[in-house]
Amino acid sequence: MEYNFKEIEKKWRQRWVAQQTYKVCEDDTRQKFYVLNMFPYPSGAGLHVGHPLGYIASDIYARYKRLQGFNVLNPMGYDAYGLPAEQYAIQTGQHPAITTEQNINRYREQLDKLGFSFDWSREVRTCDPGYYHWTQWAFQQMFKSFYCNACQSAQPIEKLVEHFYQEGTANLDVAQTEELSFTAEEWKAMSELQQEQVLMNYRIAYLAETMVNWCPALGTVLANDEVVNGVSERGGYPVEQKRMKQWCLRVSAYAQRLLDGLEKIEWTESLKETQRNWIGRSEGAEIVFRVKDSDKSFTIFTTRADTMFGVTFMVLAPESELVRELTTPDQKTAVDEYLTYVKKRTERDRISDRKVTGVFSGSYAINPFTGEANPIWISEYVLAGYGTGAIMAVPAHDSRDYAFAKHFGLPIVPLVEGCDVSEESFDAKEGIVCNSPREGVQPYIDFSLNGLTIKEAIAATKKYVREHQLGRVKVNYRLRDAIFSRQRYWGEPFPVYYRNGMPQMVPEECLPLELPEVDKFLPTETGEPPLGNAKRWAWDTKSRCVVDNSFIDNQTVFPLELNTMPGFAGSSAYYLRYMDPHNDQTLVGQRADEYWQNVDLYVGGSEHATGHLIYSRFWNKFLFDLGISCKEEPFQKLVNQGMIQGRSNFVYRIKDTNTFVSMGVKDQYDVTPLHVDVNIVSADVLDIEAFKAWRPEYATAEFILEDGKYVCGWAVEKMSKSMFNVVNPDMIVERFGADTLRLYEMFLGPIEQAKPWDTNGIDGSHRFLKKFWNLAQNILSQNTQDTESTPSSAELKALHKLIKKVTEDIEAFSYNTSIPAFMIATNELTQLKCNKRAVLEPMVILIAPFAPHIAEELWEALGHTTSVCDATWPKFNESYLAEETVKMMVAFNGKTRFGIDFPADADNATIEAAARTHEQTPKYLEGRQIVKVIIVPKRMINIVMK
RNA sequence: GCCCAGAUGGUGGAAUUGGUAGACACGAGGGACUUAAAAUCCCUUGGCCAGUGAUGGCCGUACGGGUUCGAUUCCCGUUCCGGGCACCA
Repeated sequence: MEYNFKEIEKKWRQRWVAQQTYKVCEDDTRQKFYVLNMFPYPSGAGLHVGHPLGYIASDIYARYKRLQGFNVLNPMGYDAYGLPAEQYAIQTGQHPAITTEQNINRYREQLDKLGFSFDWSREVRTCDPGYYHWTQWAFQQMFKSFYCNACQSAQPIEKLVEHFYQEGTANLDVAQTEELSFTAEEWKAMSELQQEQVLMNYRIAYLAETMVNWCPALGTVLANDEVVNGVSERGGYPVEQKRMKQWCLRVSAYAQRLLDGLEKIEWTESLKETQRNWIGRSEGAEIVFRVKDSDKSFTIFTTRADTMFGVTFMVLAPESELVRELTTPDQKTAVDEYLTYVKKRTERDRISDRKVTGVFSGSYAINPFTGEANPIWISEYVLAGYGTGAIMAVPAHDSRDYAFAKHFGLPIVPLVEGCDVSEESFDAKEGIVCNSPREGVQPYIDFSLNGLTIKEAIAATKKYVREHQLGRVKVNYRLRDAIFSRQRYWGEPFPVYYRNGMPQMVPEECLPLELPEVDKFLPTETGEPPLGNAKRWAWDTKSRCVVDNSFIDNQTVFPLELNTMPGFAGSSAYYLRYMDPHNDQTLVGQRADEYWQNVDLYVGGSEHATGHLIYSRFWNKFLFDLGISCKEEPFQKLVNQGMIQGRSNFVYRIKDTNTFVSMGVKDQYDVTPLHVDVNIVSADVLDIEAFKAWRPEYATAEFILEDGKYVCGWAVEKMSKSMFNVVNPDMIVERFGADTLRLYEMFLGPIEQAKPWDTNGIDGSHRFLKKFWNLAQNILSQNTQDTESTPSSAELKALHKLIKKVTEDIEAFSYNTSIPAFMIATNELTQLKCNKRAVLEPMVILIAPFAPHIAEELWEALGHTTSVCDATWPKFNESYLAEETVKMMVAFNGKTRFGIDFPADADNATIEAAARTHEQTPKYLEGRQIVKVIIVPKRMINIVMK
């Protein structure tokens, strides 16, 4: 019987649906295993062959785990809110809900053809009210919480209010936007509105006026991870800094826990490193400097407390509030001029030309260690948002300070023995401290660092600072709070209305607050976000429902928030929702959460390292503090699949003609390379007729061939429509079947690695499946007597070699090497004319995770009535693999040669003795002296001779 | 600039983590079957040299050193490619 993949795959696709083969539920008798893919954004372009790579890899793992007896949760859904659908809506007027729905249906159709073991009954969509109910709910919980540093957890805001009534801000150790100070009496004296404003300083979801990344072209603010090199990640539009009132999430409160949590999870080191960089912990000290001839003082942050004696000037960030306070009247004009200059410069300018600029403020600061008065400068190289927005400059040991000092002719004092600072600063944190204090200078305080190593000096200085109350030891993080408002339509609406300008939460029991209809998706004429176009977008506190805007009286009916939530809102806790997707009482029921715990294996792209993977860890930690999630880390093991790149083909047109030259002879002409659709090129040879038909302007094209063929050039590029290198999985499934596609995608190379797609190699995978099918048909067609007989040792060896290899490979996620193992085993068994069902059965199970359709078909043919998914993974038996011989290697004259085979059952002592007595050594070693005998792994012995 | 990960045939990539480098597949070349094509099957395929031949020798895992009986693997240095962070004090 021929391998008719089309019929086989169709049959099993239908049967899996009919029998709900992949539906799972909590089952206390079995151990759980949770496999998850990063859910896709359903774009209009549909899937290309690169998209399913991770899904296939995780599906193989899910199926393998199931065969090992685990209760496997393997869900799928859609990250359905997002910019492209909205941009499309603006252009066409088509409602994003409609295009999103269409795209989802298209995705589903494509996904269904690939043989995934997804439990679709658990599907989620972020734009579904039943889903974003819990996104809104989580946001409200963040609003109602503050972060307690002492107990390292989120706490209800009422606790904080109580603290304020008891003792004001005294003994307060919480995460906050700015450090406030008031007494209990002052708190009590505040109006309700004032109290609300104060609480905003502490809430985990808070409304604040901050500098944001404003993208005029997209008409929205963006989070830090959505801005790359000063332009928007999506679309590449310029981004500017703007002060706006925005919802923010206090992610920074969790910085240390986000850092610590990395130690407990199995992610790649490089991804962890990326997150560590993003969190950017730095230990240092805050030191207070008094301003000369004034009662003012200010605080700087430094990680190099050891360099206190090398400070020669101070620098403030231009945006710092200190600038106003410390500028002297005679410097005012110069400072104002400089501030105007800085304001004009965009983020982009700052990145592209790194000029040394700055202006003197006119004031001086007293160094608490030397008593010297250091001039205070203002320069854009100091950032307002980090540390205190002010630094002490040590030009000898910081390259930025050095450049500044050289440019403005400020003094440079070296502090490390033997370092040369005539050309550049000495930034390394190694060496012996000197000049601290300088020789011959009357010490200002009784303190010296001279002779210590830099490490010792840092510690000693911190200790001194603490003991003499000159400042405090401080840890700073680069991680910023996440800006949580977007001025867009197609996102989760905030369950918030405004009374007296202060946000109020829509009651929890009224959630979800559904996204209103608007007649256009652009901002309003007054510049409000698109929700400003909604007619029905006001909150009636009496009837507790959404009403028409015309009822707004600010007494009982209030305006609702016009911003929507960003893309990461919906994707931050979806893995929890999959555990209990239809629960309308809570985000995830306790029983479901306790059963499924967290994701055991998460598969997705590394481009989410500083976005989704930070936000969802933060979000989950918050839900953990609330007791909703029982695990602090959402994703135990994470595998990044590499991107599948396109392999573009080129034709070469002679300039100003319609003549195309084959690649081998193109150098003889002046040619322009042009992209050509890869689907009309096979093995880099152009299908000339198809090419002529491809575009009208090529209908009359002429060709200069080589060896009768037109050979195209090629290059590896991103897979995209504009490069004509998109390969559609539907086409592959049509020609070769889903099983072949799955096998080939895995065979392409290591899963983590980026690699170009090349359809040419797929024949090999397809041929293998045919061979495997033929082997199976041979076995199945034998009469029962033959097939029941015991397999030979050679057959068992081939089988168990395969079991061992495949099991190890799946565990290690290196599927690309198990496919050759299948090929080898199949070839071996074919050559052995193996006809034993006892060999075929385990092989069918082994191949089931990779090629589920063919496996099901053969499993049925073997007489089973249940799905192969419910079979048991074969056990590896080492005894079948026992080596028949043991090799002895002989090394002499600096070369290693392989010598004699010993029987496998000879023990090491026997081999060693035999080697020593030269009994079996080759002739050319006769008379040589044994220097040493080394027993190496894999039962080889190595004899070194002289 | 700092941090991380890499570099193996014409191509994608193997190599049990220090033990016969190049598995497997693609591509290429040759052959069988066939009127022919498709399909299928078989052989060759890192480079150089010697031999009619079976075969043998030398060189080879980016480059230069080192450790070792033995290095693609470990250590030091260099070059190149990729990823992350980037006036973060």
